[in-house]
Amino acid sequence: MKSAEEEAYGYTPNVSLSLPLGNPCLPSQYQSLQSSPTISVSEPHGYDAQDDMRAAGYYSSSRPNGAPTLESPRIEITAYGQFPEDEVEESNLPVAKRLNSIVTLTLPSADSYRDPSCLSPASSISSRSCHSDASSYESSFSYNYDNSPQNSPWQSPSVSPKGSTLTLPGDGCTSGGSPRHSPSSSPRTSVTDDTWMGQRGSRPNSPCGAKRKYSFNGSGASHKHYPCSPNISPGLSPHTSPRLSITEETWLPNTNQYTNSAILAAINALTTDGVIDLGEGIPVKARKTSLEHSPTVSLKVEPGGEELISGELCQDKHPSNRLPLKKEGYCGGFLDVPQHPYSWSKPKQYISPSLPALDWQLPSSSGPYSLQIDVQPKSHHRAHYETEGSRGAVKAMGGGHPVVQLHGYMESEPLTLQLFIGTADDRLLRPHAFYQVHRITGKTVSTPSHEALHNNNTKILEIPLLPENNMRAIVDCAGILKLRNSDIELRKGETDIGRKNTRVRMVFRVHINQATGRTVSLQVSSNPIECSQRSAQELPLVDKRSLETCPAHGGERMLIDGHNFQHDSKVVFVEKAQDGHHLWETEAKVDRDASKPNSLLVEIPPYRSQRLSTPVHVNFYVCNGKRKRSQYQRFTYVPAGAPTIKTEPRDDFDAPLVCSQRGLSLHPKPYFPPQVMAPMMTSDLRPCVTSDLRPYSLAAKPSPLPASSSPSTSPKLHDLPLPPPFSKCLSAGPQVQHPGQQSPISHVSIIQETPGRYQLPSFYPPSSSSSSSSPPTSQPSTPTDGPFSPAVCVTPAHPGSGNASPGAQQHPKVPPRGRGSLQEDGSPPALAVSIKQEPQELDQMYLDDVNEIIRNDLSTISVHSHA
DNA sequence: CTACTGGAATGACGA
DNA sequence: GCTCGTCATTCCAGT
Repeated sequence: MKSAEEEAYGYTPNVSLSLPLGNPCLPSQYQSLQSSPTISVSEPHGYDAQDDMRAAGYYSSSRPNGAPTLESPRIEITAYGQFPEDEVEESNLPVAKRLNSIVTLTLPSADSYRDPSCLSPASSISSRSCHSDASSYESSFSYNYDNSPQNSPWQSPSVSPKGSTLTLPGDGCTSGGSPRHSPSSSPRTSVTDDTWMGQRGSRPNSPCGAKRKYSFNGSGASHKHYPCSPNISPGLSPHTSPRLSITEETWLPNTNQYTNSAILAAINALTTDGVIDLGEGIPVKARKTSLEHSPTVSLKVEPGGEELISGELCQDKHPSNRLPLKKEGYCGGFLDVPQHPYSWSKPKQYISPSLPALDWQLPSSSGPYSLQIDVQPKSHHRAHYETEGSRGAVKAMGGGHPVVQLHGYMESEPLTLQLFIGTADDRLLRPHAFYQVHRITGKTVSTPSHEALHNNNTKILEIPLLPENNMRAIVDCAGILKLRNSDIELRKGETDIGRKNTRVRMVFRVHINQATGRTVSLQVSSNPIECSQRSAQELPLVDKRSLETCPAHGGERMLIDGHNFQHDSKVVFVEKAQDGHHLWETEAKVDRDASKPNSLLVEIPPYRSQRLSTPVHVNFYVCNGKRKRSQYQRFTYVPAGAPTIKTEPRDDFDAPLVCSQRGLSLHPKPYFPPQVMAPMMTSDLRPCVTSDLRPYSLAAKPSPLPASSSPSTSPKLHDLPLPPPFSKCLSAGPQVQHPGQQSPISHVSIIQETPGRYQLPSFYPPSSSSSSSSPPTSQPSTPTDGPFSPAVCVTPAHPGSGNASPGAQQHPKVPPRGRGSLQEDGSPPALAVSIKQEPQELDQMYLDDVNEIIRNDLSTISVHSHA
């Protein structure tokens, strides 16, 4: 442990850095921290300053501040309980300690959380294999509070898989989730866990219990083995992992880099941990060690490996070592080791320390740099379960593979392209809880890569972006792993619902360290990808539409591009109240002659009221049958003289992205903007735009939840006059927000949950701001560039501090169940409350149900929060 | 033999 | 309580 602690300390510093960033920017690991946001929690004060700083830090890795901040941050982190082990300890330990522990923990635990299970398996392999991390994780894992208990069940499963593998597969059922958990759980608290498991297990969760109970009983076949958890598989995975092996480290980090020397130094000092980076990009190694061990990191290496550094590798590689290390303190061992190897690569990367959290919305371009997806992935890709073999890499429409290129980068330093699987719903883009990127290896794979775990649950695939390749990467090494809904839903902080939440987006990030010491982080997300077996074949999918807005009288024609459209596909416009009630629904006229399997030409129906003083957000969806609806697509009716916004055609996806953030939504660009903005925006924010935005958002949004799926509208906004978009939005956002309305999305994003998923929240003060705004909205509109860019990242910080508004986001989700996790943060549950998101697509009915659930949960949650 | 796949069986759920 | 449709997850088998 000490080692760990030490690391922690060391990290701490880093942390600090990260923290700042963290919020927004922090890397996953930090995420937790971030999320924790610490910021918010512990030191709000710091916050402010920090926030800013963070923001700054964000950019620049360097932020000195870190240290001071750290402290608080730490705490926060702890809170989340990223680290399992720590957690355990934590319980006992005073805050301070926790922090430390936290630090240590970080990595692993967090991951474990979801990942564990999830990842684990999938990644597991890698991760697991790689390190015993898993184990470590496990131990670490648990989140503090909640998680532990809750998680444990899962976790165990999950976790176990990862690390556990090592640990115990055997436990198997008995423990309950034990296996996985075991580690985690045990550590955690032990206490709870057990309980938990049992309880929770109740259902579903997963693995164990979840569906196939029988398994337990014995009947269930497959499960059996794994008793509890599916996770078990984890165990399996571990094996798999082998691939991972070691390597990862190697190259990773390298790229990044540089960051401030200072930072580096700090980092080094810290150790690797890299804490920071871990999250994002980083070099695995460093992280690994530490991270991995702890946090994030674990990774698989790739084949490519050359990169690896021997040193690192060594450490990593040796399984034995690793394992041991991990648990104990990863830290210790790793830290030490790491250095060298890491040094080069990692260090730099670490720099990045402050990388923005994965749920932060980042612009796709900034200044001369522009991250673009030259070749989009196919709209359907059947994800594989842990229990299955890989289903291959995500392919491009044309048969090749997605291609991502960083334009405008003239340096000779290679960079690391990070890839993770994000959500494709209306809400802000964030790591998908039920899907993880899966590293594909083999002869057919030409692109080296390695996996890393962020924070807790999100696996990140790091791919080198080399100048010699024109900073272009062919992503043929990324598959998608599906985690069991039951495993994920049990997580303590998880608020999302897995059922029907089968759409994802590939999210690419690159962190460019500049001479100034700043790090520019860019992000771009792909078009939505349907990952289910069935839906891929039947559900209509809307990729984009030619219009974002239309005067209330309708009549304009909109071309909808997508997939699985049929001759009898219907396009239905609906408006729902915040409470989910249908206010209006009408079917648009579809020009059958002009419609094709991948496009529909429809005439916008007149809005129910021709007298609009402000834009009204509604949604539309394509329907192939009763249960075959596309996700909701946001659409905005504007007062009659208002200009119609056209969506950007393809680019939407690409370019516009700037904000990528938009990410949320499926549709790429358009919608999301707001969301994106939100976080970031906050920072800058100018009020201006916001107002505009709001209208949209507000109007439309019915309920926080699902509300409308598509954010698209927002994007449009961009088109509109929004000048300063984002920033404005943010500021405005808060204010603006209308009470209910805001787009759910934004809210959502904000919310953070437990695990850190939603980091942003951290910034925002939960309660206070919460109501406020949803800055985001505005953002969306803006594209990446301008406002954002790096800055964007930075922004967050501010926002956080100030605006808390983001809080607005908070409500977005209400966690259905008990996600009480939110509370973990300590922040007021209320805000925190996260709601599970619903997949946009869900049928309304489904949504309605969900809403109901959420309401219930919320009420419950508050309670939980205490706990 | 492994990695992919496509297809489909099995169960759980909810209506 | 039963049936049916949907989904999620696991299996199988072919390439």
